[in-house]
Amino acid sequence: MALLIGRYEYSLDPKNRLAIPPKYRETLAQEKGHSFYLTSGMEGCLYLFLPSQWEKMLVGDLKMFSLPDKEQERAFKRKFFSEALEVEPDAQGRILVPQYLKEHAGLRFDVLVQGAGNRAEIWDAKRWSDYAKSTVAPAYKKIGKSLEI
Amino acid sequence: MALLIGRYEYSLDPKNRLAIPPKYRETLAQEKGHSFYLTSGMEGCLYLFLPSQWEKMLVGDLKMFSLPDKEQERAFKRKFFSEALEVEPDAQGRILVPQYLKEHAGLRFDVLVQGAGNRAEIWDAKRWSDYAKSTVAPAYKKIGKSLEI
DNA sequence: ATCCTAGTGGGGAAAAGTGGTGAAAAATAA
DNA sequence: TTATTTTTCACCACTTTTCCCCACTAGGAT
Repeated sequence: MALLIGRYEYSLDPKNRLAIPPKYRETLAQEKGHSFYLTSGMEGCLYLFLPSQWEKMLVGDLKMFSLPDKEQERAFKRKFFSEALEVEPDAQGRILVPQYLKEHAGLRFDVLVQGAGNRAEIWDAKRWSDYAKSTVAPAYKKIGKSLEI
Repeated sequence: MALLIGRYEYSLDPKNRLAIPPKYRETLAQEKGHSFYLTSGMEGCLYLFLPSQWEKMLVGDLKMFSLPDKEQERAFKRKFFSEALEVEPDAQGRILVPQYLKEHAGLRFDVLVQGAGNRAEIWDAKRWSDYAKSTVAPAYKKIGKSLEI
């Protein structure tokens, strides 16, 4: 199972193009895929999935999205699917970030692309550093008490 | 199974013509279809189905429409089916939205066409943003707490 | 030094989005 | 039925956006 790891810093150019780390593109090529799946993520970042992971989520986890309250289920699915899109890196390895996702993640110039195991995440650099300070660090410390690693 | 995803912004012209995203038309062409099925949807939007999805809904999942109260079920089906129509994109990729559906969805000038998994949905831009604030955001947050993604 | 790769920027052809016109069809009136 | 008006829709035209391709620079490896 392919894992996406590491942190990479890029800049979002005036045409909203964002480089994808060569390592990730290599992984994509290894599973004979041409495009990633990009969508909005929790805590104001973007999720970037490999095709295999995207498929896995749809067939496996999406059943979990089934709720007794069908109105709520529709609401969730609407966001999930409407904000997702297939993105194919150009010859230089860049993808195009649509306006609504750029806004969702508050992307400006400095952007992080970082592995998160079964997916990659795209963060505005400033937003990430704030989040890391305010949330990641405390959580990390606390969870350490109950995790073996 | 073809998925319809992504969000696209278009304008409804004075003749009630609405562009359909090239990606969706491509998907339509791939399944060798010529027209979509358009009908009224829940929460004041319109549903746009690919032929395969329309068929599937009718033959397979007609139980989707099943309600304990059969009188209610009949009422819903009457609206759903009587307001449904086949729409074939013109040479520029636009469909014609009939007046009664335009009213159902409160379509004005700015219109969203967005994927919802097994169908696409057509929303008045303002109506969607209100709905997103009032309903989508809470549902997303709630479900997000129990999902790993 | 030279070669290769990665990252970034930009120009131009092609596609997409939108508006309009006129012929055909449909509806209505005579 | 015929004539007249209205509506529909296929086609043309224009503008904007997208995206494919080329180019430049920097850094690392050979």
